[in-house]
Amino acid sequence: MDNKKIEKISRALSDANRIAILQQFKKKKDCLYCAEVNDLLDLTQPSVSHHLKQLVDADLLLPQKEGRNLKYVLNQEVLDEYIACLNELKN
Amino acid sequence: MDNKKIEKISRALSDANRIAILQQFKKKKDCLYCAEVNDLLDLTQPSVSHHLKQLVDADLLLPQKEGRNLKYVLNQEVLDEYIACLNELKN
DNA sequence: TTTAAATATTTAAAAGTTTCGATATTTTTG
DNA sequence: CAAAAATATCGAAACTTTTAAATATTTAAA
Repeated sequence: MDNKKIEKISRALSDANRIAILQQFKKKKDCLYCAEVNDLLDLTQPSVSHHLKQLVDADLLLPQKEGRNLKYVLNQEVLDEYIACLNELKN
Repeated sequence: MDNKKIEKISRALSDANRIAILQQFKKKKDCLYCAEVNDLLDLTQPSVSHHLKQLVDADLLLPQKEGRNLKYVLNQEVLDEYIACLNELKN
């Protein structure tokens, strides 16, 4: 993972709303629907769409279209890679 | 570690210059001097000072005054706590 | 004790981010 | 196929971040 990617993921993680989205996966297990995120956050739909886009663009979320709904899955591999880079900073 | 702190650390990590600073610890072992960071980055001194401040404010770097020089040490504990929070997001 | 060196602060401009209202697109249902 | 539902995009305002020039502060050395 190069520095541009580390930067992008860090930026995606640097917002309270986006952290809340990611934490919601703990509760919802497996996947989270776009509509659920709209309910979760105290923001308008376009704002939520923007935040989800940041997370998808950083590859932290994998979107899956289901008819007119959109389902997200947490990308554990990318999260693990990111964590590995942070661990690399040590010692 | 609360979400405000996760947000702050993430933001501190979301910049190429600050990532470069942190990575420099791998090479310089133990500690890094402010003056070394000024040499490392292609920025003016006030800009470097600003970036170091972000890292210190996020508790990722611990500053230690040595006469008129300033030495930084990587705060491994905070980095570990942050990594633990990211691991929490999984499963 | 003046001067020089290292770092910090202030100010302001430029660039980037967040938010929302309005509107567009896509897909399903009647 | 028209209407509704879900999500995305656009445009603009508000806010934040990054940067540098100028200046201030602190400490060491001459």
